Amino acid sequence: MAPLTSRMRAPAAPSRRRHDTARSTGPKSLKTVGEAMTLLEQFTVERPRLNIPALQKLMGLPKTNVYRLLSTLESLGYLEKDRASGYYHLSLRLYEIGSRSLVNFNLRDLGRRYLQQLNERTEETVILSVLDKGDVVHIDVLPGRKRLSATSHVGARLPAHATASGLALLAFSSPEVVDGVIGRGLAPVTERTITSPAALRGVLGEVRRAGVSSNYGGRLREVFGVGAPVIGRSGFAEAALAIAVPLPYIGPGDEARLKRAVAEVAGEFSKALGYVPGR
Amino acid sequence: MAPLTSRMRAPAAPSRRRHDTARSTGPKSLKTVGEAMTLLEQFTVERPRLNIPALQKLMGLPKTNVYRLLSTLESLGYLEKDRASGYYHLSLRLYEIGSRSLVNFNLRDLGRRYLQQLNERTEETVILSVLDKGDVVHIDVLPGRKRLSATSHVGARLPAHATASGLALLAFSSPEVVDGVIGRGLAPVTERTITSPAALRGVLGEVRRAGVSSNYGGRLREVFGVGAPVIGRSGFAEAALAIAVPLPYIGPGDEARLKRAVAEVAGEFSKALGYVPGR
DNA sequence: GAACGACGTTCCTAATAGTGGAACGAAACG
DNA sequence: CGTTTCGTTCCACTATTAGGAACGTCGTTC
Repeated sequence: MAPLTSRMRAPAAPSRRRHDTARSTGPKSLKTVGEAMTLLEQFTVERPRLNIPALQKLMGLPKTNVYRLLSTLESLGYLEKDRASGYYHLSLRLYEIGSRSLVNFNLRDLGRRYLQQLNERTEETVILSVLDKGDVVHIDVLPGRKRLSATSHVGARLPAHATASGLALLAFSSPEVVDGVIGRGLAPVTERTITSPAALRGVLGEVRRAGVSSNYGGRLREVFGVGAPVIGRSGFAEAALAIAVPLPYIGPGDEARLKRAVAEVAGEFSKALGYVPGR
Repeated sequence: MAPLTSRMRAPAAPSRRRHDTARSTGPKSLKTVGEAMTLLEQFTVERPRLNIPALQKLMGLPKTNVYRLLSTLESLGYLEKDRASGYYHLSLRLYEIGSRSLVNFNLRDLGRRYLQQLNERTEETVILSVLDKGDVVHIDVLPGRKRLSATSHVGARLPAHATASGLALLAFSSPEVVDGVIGRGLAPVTERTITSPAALRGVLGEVRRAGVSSNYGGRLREVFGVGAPVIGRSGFAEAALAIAVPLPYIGPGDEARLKRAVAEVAGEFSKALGYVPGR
């Protein structure tokens, strides 16, 4: 091996990049941009309004820097400041850009009718999700008609192994995807979350056989989830339809009924995408 | 006047800021952040995938800078690169952040049922929009059941004076908002767009009286739009419900029927928000 | 009502982080 | 098989950003 410290032009040598920030992600990244985006990420559903001291604590940056980032993002129109309180919140401008990222697959538009169908049929919260970098991302949600429905937000990103959607997606994904998820580690969310690789593989096998997944409190202790894959031409899952029911609403026989409903609607969706069940 | 060149601490002097970039928007903005965001904005529904030369032309930056911005944004997970073609596109990560900006008003979740109602009743594309900085922003869309439906995308930002939604919103907004829109100038979108302030005020008066707006090709030549305000406790419009119908589908009597439908559903929505019609 | 503390804002200079021309390799083209 | 186009790397210069310090202004507290 050649010494990596050499500074020569190195015509054929791989020549390590200078920094290797975090985990060797490409060339040097623009620091300020990263900080600005990190700041935007601090605004969550639970914590939608933040001020300078709060962000200071969250990000560990000097007050001045936070202030400058905020001012910049505000003048660009991505944040709005409540004049009186001094608190900032995300603006609709971000919603615009974010929405555009969905045009790449119009799954959401296609899925609307099936979501509605499932929603009407079960009266529960129904969810359409995709797998993105090993996580489940909800791209559409129709709230249940009953008084309380599981908190599922459009745009939410969740660990695949802890949700019914995720299990349905993983069961019908390529082995590499599953290995990737397992490789990252199966972090527990509740005490019922699947955390062992073997257990996960076992469950995925069952899901593959049954065509439906279920999740009894693996993400939220009080929520029961049922999921089914939406399969495209490739034979792999392109999305998952799921339903989330608060445990108090679950009676005997409901589980089977819900599973059937989800599986049927997801099956129709798959057919619409050009999937032919006969292998 | 004291000489501004002095470097003293200037205890009480107002002391002009150094740059005044563009239009005196607050303090100095972080350049790189602005460029990164501008780059993200280049990705639109019509043009969802871009490569370095394309962005170079669009932004007028040196190739290297574009490359660095792209690499940064990619390593942060906001862009994805198609390994083969070298083209970039927006990732779902942006969808996550964007979605969070909606929690500030849960209008969208509340509006779902009314959108569905209107959609079932008319079988046409229905839209829920709000006014943001003088523009209409679509926060939810249910596509029509007929074969073709007007292209309305969630997240789209459109000029208020050129859409049925916008007219409904403006008609039930405070005078300042209307003045603001007029002050910015009424840019024509098609040859039927309202462009004169007097004409707009006239139309808004009618809309206020009738409770519904209509738009005959003011934004898209071949689309007919009908809108109605969703009014909250304040008595001002919080949102607008609208319906977009391709002209070929419009028969005699349809216009009246559609107007009635939109007005009725929007009225129910308003009531749900706590609006009492008796002033 | 004076003294304190918390927060937003401005100032200023060292030095870091970003700029952009130049050059390279690899495909795609003709 | 030259030629163009695009992605990528290099590097020296300096514009740009970082961040400590100080200031003004509200609200609280005693």
